[in-house]
Amino acid sequence: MDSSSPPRVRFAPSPTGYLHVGGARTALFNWLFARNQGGTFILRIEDTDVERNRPELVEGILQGLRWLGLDWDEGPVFQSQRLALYQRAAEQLVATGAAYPCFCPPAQYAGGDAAEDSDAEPSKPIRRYPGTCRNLTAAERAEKERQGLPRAIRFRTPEEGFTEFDDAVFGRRAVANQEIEDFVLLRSTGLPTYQLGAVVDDIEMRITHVIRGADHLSNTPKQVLLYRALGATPPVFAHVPLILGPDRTRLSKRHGATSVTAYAEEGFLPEAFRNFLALLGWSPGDDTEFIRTADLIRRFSLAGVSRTNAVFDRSKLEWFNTQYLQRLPVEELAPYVAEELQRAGIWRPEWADRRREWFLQTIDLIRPRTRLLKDFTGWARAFFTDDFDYEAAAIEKFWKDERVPELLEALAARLETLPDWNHDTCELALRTLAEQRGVKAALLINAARVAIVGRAVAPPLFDTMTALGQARVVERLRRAVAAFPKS
RNA sequence: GGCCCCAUGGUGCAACGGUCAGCACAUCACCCUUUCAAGGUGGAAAUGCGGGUUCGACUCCCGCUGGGGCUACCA
Repeated sequence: MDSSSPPRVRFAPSPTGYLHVGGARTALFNWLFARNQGGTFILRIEDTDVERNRPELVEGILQGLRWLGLDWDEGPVFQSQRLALYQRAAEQLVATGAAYPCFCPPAQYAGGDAAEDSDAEPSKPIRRYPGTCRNLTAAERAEKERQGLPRAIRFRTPEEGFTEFDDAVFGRRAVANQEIEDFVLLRSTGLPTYQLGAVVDDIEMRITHVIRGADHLSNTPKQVLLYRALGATPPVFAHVPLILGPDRTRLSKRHGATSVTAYAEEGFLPEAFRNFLALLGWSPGDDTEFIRTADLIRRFSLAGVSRTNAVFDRSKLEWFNTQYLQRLPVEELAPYVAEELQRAGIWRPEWADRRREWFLQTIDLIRPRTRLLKDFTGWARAFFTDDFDYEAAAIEKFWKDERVPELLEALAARLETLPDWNHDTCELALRTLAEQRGVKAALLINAARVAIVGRAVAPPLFDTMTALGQARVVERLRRAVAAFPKS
């Protein structure tokens, strides 16, 4: 490869589902590499399997990428719209003898590896194309065509020798050509298989580095063969280890959420998700964990990619999210919170201008106790709307004492008359009351917290009171007294 | 079944022939405290097994075991 020209990389998902975390990580690595090298990041949709593709899923994949902040420079290019390209390549290969028409029916296989493996019988099916049509004479071929048999195109794999290539992650690879069957390039429907489509496009798009999941490692020799047959130089390959579920099997739906959209909806921050994903299968070389995106781009290198499959650890992801929730400048966090409030239908426009200061301060007050954006409309809901509930466990825990209603009533009365409303005046009023009544301040504090925000878990009480304002606090204390479960 | 890849605490990574094998998540204890977090301190916890090579192996080689991938007219 010409290392002097900027690299061109691509992410090429097939629309058979949403953008899952494995695909997202592959996309991220490609993006980081491109941004690090000043290269081009291209998006290509590999929609050549009519059976399995769902065109409507493309938009979901694009949304996932957008949410992650992985912007592409070219595309999306749809393979389904450039079929002539692959057909032309296939015919060219037939013309040069590197490929040949095959009239055999598609291989029939008995329902997956599991079924075959559990069948511990001596049944040893040779699951490889026997080469039936490889050496058809012109006459035989003409006869098959006259019969109108479906015609696929297969690659004529050399019988001898080895196919070699270098992988930026796994090193030099060499595979005996005998291990490679005459694989199909063009289906009888005229649509290309993955092997053909990917190679033709990577050549046409001048892709310099193919960064993809290690599940493609075994098929790479086929593609190297194709590059050569098409007179092209193979790109640099970099296979990245797979992401596994907690049981160390391939990550799938039964492991819970696997689509990035699900994490978006759960209240994860894109940058936290990115940081977490980057560290699955890649390391900056030292013990740094918290790496903001600009540094991720600066530090990313294929040399740091690991060869070991990684287990997706949700609790670590949550830790990253907590870190970002705590550490992001509040101005950066505010838009996400605003969006979350909008989704919950409790957003008020004044928080964007006239009351922006209050909004930012309130976010700062709440965020030390948040792990997900959802917390802002979850336990912290009462900071933004009067429409909130009292958590049963909180009532159980802090309204147990029978003196509570009377104390809260008295507190409301005192607070109502405060000429100044701030942290200290609130605290003094409450502590004075507690002392006069001979109860511990904590009793009153905890009971009041439940009354005011409906939760046992919330920010420090006097800051909360300050944020909510005098009228609201007094009103809520009285409302709580009315709601107090009488025995 | 065949071919291939991988192997450091439960998890993610560091150590790339010489450190008491380091960091982080999770976990346990304690501190802080107005609930709960965050934060702080400390603890438990790993080189899968067996052979080599070497003065010396986490590190290099071989075997085994385990896990993963590929083996489709799926990608």
